[in-house]
Amino acid sequence: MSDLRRALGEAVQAAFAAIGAPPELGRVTASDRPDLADFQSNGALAAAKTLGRNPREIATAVVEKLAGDPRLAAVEIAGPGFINLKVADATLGARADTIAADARAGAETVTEPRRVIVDYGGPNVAKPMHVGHLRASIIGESLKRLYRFRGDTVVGDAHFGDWGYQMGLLIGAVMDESPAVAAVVDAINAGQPGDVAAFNAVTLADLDRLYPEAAARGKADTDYRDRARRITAALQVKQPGYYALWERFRTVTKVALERDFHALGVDFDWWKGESDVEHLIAPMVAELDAKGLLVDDQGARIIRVVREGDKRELPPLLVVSSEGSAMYGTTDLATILDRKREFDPHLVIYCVSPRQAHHFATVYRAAYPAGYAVAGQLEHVGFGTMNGTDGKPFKTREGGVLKLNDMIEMSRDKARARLHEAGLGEDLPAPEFEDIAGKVAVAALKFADLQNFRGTSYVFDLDRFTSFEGKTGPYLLYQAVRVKSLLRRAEAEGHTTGPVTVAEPAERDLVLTLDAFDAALAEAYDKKAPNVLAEHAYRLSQAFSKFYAACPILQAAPAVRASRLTLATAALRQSELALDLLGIAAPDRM
RNA sequence: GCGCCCGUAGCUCAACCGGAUAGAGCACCCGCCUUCUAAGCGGGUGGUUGCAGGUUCGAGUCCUGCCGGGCGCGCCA
Repeated sequence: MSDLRRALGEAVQAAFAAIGAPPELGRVTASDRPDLADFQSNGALAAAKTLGRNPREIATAVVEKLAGDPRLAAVEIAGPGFINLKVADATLGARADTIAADARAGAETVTEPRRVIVDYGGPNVAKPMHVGHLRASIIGESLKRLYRFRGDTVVGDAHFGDWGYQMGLLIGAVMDESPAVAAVVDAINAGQPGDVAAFNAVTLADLDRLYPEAAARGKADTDYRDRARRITAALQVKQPGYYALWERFRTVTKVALERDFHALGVDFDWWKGESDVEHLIAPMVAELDAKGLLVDDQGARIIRVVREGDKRELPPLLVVSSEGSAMYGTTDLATILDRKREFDPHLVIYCVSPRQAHHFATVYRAAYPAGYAVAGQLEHVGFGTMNGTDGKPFKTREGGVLKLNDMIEMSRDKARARLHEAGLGEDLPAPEFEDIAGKVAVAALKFADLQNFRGTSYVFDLDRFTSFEGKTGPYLLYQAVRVKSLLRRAEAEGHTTGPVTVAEPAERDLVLTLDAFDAALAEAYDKKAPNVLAEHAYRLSQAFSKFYAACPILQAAPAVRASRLTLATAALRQSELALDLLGIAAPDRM
């Protein structure tokens, strides 16, 4: 069953059609003036322009057509021609009953499900995740869940960055530092026996430390750089010694990444790396060559992607470097090909830093003539950067990059402290308390991020991120826990739910908010903007909290109590669904 | 230099195809716990939406210019 907004929209659109106005103008939205109405249509104003008639006149004609609709308690014209609709209490009650009985809490599914890949997270070998990965991870995770919930077949792919020049740099750096490792690598490369156990001494901390040094030296020292490139090229043809060491890099990195992702409630269906498409690259290059797309330029092989009418000339896609190596764009193109073969997606969402907008535009333009994708199928969904309170990209007080794991730990510490301060969960067993602290910490981090529109940059302020009052993740958890506690008590006292009767303003507001769920989901889906869903989740919690404060439940008369228990049940289910789509889990108690 | 993004309350952010009185949270002030979890609820203070034009019955939203900030501009990803 559709929500009230859409059901009423159909009625208003029919009324528009009946008076000869374009029916699509009869769109109904939630009212901007809750004091005046529940829903509104602004269509008469737009119709006035196309029909050359007075907007109030049109509104009057539309209102006449709507007269007698039993769902409407009042239909009024306001201002220059707004049509204000107030829904009958009985209609609200019936809608609440429907939502309460629905496992999806009033959410619809898309009519034409698609196959969708969400490429997010952006972890790289040798680099622990830092705060910059937070956005990509949690926005991507939310989009994945949202698309899946709406009925699409969705896979999340971490697209592990494990196959570029940085690997050659690191292999060289590690070998320079450790003669033991170097000896084993050289031996294996030469086809002699070598014990890879020597590689176990290499840790993620080593890689993290060596990488920036090596990258800097690679820029300054051309011999060093050339050597790293040769190693990269050798790795990419799987020279066994380099490859064995690389596997160690990949393993130590993945363990740490999985820990961080797990702590954030982020899971991937595919953990594919750039290296997984390595075998496609040689045939792909041959195919691109055969199609006449490759051009030799400055010793490299490129695809030109310039188009007529470009405001700015896009640089070409580098397919084969002058060293013969595959580049970032090469593996990205091969990944598009791989995904087409493996999954044939209708849509691929790249949830990646907006700094790479040019890069993706270039890769996409190369993919179209290659026949690997069609326009509109590949979409780069960028997000803003996290800045420090000084407006510059976030750094720790020491000037370094804050590791994601450290941030999660800081948030968890704060959650524990605040739980103690508030006297929450202290009588619970220690493992449950820890679980609650973890959920509170993750809710705080995720909601603080997801409530912002993904496209804009925002200020990262740990104190604000781990604040538990006001418009925060913990506020949402707190409301959910209060409902759960209430429902447990109701059950213990033998009370059951019953048909909803709407009487109090707080009850009206709660039902109208519940009704707005599907519209919020649809908008978040269309705009790929989880903040729309986050906003709905917050409004729902707020509406419940007001209801909870204004309407006694357990002490109410039996019929009222049953009605309010139904409302509480529906609110909890929708709230938990919305939280889950944001990647946030609520504890049972705290 | 060229291109893309951004500029909204003291701070951090919203604002549904261009619509009514631009909304939240934080901070600040005033109320509400012997009754379902006060991480809560109610009320209040706070705005020339960077500036100047333009289009429109109507502009935070669209167009132009300017000012300020961020990012990017082929062999790193």
